[in-house]
Amino acid sequence: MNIYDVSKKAGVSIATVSRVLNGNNNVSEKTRQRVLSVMDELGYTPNVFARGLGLNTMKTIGIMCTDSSDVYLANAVYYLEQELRANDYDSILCCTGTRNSTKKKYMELLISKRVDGIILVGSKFLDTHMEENAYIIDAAKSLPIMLVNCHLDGENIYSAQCDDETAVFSVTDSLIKSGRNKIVYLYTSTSQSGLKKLSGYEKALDLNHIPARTEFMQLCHKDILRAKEYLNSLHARGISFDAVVTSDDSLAVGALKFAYENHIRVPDELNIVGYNDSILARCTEPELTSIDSKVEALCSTTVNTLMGVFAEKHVPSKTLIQAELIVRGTTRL
Amino acid sequence: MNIYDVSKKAGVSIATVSRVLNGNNNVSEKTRQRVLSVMDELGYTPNVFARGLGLNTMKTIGIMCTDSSDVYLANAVYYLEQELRANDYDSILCCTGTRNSTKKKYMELLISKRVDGIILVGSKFLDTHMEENAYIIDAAKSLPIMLVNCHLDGENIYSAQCDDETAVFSVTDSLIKSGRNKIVYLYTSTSQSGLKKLSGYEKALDLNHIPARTEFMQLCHKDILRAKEYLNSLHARGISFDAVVTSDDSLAVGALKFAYENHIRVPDELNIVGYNDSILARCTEPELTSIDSKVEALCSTTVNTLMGVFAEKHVPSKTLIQAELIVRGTTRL
DNA sequence: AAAGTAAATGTAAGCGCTTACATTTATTAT
DNA sequence: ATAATAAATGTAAGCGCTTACATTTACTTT
Repeated sequence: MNIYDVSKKAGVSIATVSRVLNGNNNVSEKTRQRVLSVMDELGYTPNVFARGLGLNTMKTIGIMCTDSSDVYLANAVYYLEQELRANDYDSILCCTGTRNSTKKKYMELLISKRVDGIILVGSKFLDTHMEENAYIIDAAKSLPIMLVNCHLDGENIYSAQCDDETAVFSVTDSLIKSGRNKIVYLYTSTSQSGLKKLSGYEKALDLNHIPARTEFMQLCHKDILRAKEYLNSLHARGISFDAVVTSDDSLAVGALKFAYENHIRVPDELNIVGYNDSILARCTEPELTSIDSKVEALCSTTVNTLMGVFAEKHVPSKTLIQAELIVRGTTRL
Repeated sequence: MNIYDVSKKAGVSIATVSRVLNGNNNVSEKTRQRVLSVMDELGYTPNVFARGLGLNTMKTIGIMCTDSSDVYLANAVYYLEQELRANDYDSILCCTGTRNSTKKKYMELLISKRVDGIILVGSKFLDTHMEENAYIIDAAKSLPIMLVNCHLDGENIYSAQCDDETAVFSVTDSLIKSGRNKIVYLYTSTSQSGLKKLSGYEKALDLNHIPARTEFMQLCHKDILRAKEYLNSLHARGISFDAVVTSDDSLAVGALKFAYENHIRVPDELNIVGYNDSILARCTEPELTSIDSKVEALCSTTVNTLMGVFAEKHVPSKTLIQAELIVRGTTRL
């Protein structure tokens, strides 16, 4: 069944049917109603391919993330999908892993699929070597690119980020103000946002005239055990600390396990702060104080920006959203 | 740039270019190479719409789940996407929520998008009222439907499930054999698989001549606090129990929180078993004994089955995969 | 070398839509 | 009532592919 069947049954030309389909208002209300009811009667749905051929749009957005099974990214993918669908857009999900060549391949794949825009979720999409990011700038020549949680300057490239630097700065500063001065910072990545967070930590120390110690700033796999092990190694070397700030809840869980193993009381002897306020934060005992990085707001901004671009409105190329500290049982601030 | 540009530059007809594109072997090797190199040179990628119009396939699978931010479903979506891509298929993700009318709407949307098949992930897609499942049977008339973690008999409907009944039976039986006889079972849903799990619990009691107590079989929201509260209410009523088996890790976390609050030692006084072996199981102290429901195997079976259907091979309409008990600190078996 | 067959290539007709442009019909101004 | 204008509808030419069928070229067989 196709547009001809509908046009025949409604006694109009296919052009009129097409106009009804596309909400063109050069159709009399009477005709529109008749066509609509015929479509309904016939159970007609337009063929997306034929439509795409004419319109050259699929009403589909490509979503790329390194790994959608990651708790944080899974949430982001969920919210993005919801927002997109509310705007009548579909999404195609691509989990790229961390290899740059694979990211590039998927990017090309999405472009060849004629998606209308691409959302890159997560800070892992930006390399510190600019030439590795060329494929993004390249892609932006053919469609709008939205970056979630990282930023890259360029024509047709937009970003929405959480103000990670301020978030880590604030919580570190609060810890210091409430008496802590040996604060460990564990972070999972040296990505743009990873470094921002680190810089927030350093600025807070700086402001309070506390010297930064290299053994207190540790890069660590996003893994409960790795975090625990690192803290164990500090402890074994007789290096004491009174707070652990992390760039991900999983590391904070590891810190809590360290405390448990070594009979260190939380929060009396050790304060712990997570990041992202994921479900993990509510699993532990005591529950984690964590920085809510506002995924939902980030995702809705992301989609709104993209819709703005499609509507050829003026949209900000960079949005910064403030995080919120959720205080639970692992801190005494 | 289109197929004409390629054909012109390669000095062949568009039919030959199309043949190269589709791996048709009525093309001489020399010509194929020439065409291929021209494509490469021009950076040509075929237009998916035009292609779809002719082939009437998109090499795309629709994935429907109630909520991809759920830890378990997020994992499933991830593995499915990986497997599909390995088979050169894209996926369109739809998070439907739990309302039946919405599920139906998304199903129709996917069909109108001309996807080649639809995967329904999670037991929430089957209603106990058969007439509510009519839309699935209906959809199966136009494309193959794969159910992950539920089963429905019907033409063009296939399923892959974890053997939940056996899994819960085994662990309950083990708990009894190692001395527990007041075992609470908390479950999140009365879906097909939810009831299977419950039945596994009941069978284990039955086999060991332990009478089933209604207050020990409790339906409970998939929520840490709800599980804790229910156990608290039992405890307050002076009803004692020595083990809690659950249908989801989050409930087990709740059980652990209950024990903590009431100074009940785990596993000495109370054994706790989770389900799905998610990241949550490794966050708590002690860590959760949990049933690994084998998402990855389930997802690869799912995609393989679908590919078998497309290749018109004979495939089993129902696959059952055995779970595995991962023993950690919350049990003494 | 001619005839017969197989392999390689080309021609052209769709696939189901959108839309510029042409035509008809309805509305308004004179 | 008529001309001028606006609104509604129709006609037909694409969009970029696939593929049945026709044709040409290359290889066998006798």
